[in-house]
Amino acid sequence: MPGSDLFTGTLDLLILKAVSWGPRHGYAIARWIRETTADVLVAQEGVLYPALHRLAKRGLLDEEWGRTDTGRQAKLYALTRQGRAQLRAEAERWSEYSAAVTRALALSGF
Amino acid sequence: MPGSDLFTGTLDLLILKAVSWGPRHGYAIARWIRETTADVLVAQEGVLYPALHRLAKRGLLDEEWGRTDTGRQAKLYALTRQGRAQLRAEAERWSEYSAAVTRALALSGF
DNA sequence: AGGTATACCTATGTCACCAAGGTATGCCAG
DNA sequence: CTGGCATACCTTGGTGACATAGGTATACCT
Repeated sequence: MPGSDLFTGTLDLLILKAVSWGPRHGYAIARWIRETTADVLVAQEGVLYPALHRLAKRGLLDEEWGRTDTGRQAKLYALTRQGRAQLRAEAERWSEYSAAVTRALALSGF
Repeated sequence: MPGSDLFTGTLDLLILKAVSWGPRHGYAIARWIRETTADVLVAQEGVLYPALHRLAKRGLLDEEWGRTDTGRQAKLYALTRQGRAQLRAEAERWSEYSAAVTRALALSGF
């Protein structure tokens, strides 16, 4: 089922944004996305972790084992310089893109 | 290459919108999308035609051979009642979705 | 002791997308 | 009248993100 997507492509963007204030681990990134979008967007774990590895492999995130605030082991992801540049570029693209779609949909219609 | 996507999912929506004023053929739909979004979104033909068939198979579009204004043969696509309902629903979802992403990205950031 | 929340992971299947082809018609310029 | 361009349709093959559905382990709280 196509189901509840309409999601594709923005996951990377939101992940990059989530770590733009400092290193975070995957589970916290998922929580951040869910919370800041009021459950409109939910990153399934089966989608999130592969995405993190993908971004790390592309050099946009640094991956490192560490500890959470509560002392649990967790893999921390940090924005690289390249990742920050990518975030800026993709955010810009999102802005153009979403404005274009919204404009098209707003046309006085049917 | 991931290339210039950030597109996925909204194509169906824009197609439905494109025919919301009356029947149109594929080529004209592609032109409409490109023009109303000022080239921000371009529906490749290799993506557009399968999408049209998909929507027709789902009962959201009616497919019928006819003629263009200039007298050329073309396959005309018309919104079904179900298609119109889908358009409303997806437009609503887009609105929520894009607002959520934009809000998240606007957070005072880094 | 058991349940829940945290925290990570992979495997499989589906499906939209991209690139790159191909066919045919009509029009206009040279 | 012929060559090119715009119109108009199509398919095939590969890639890759996503959904689903599992799995492991630790910590905390009751």
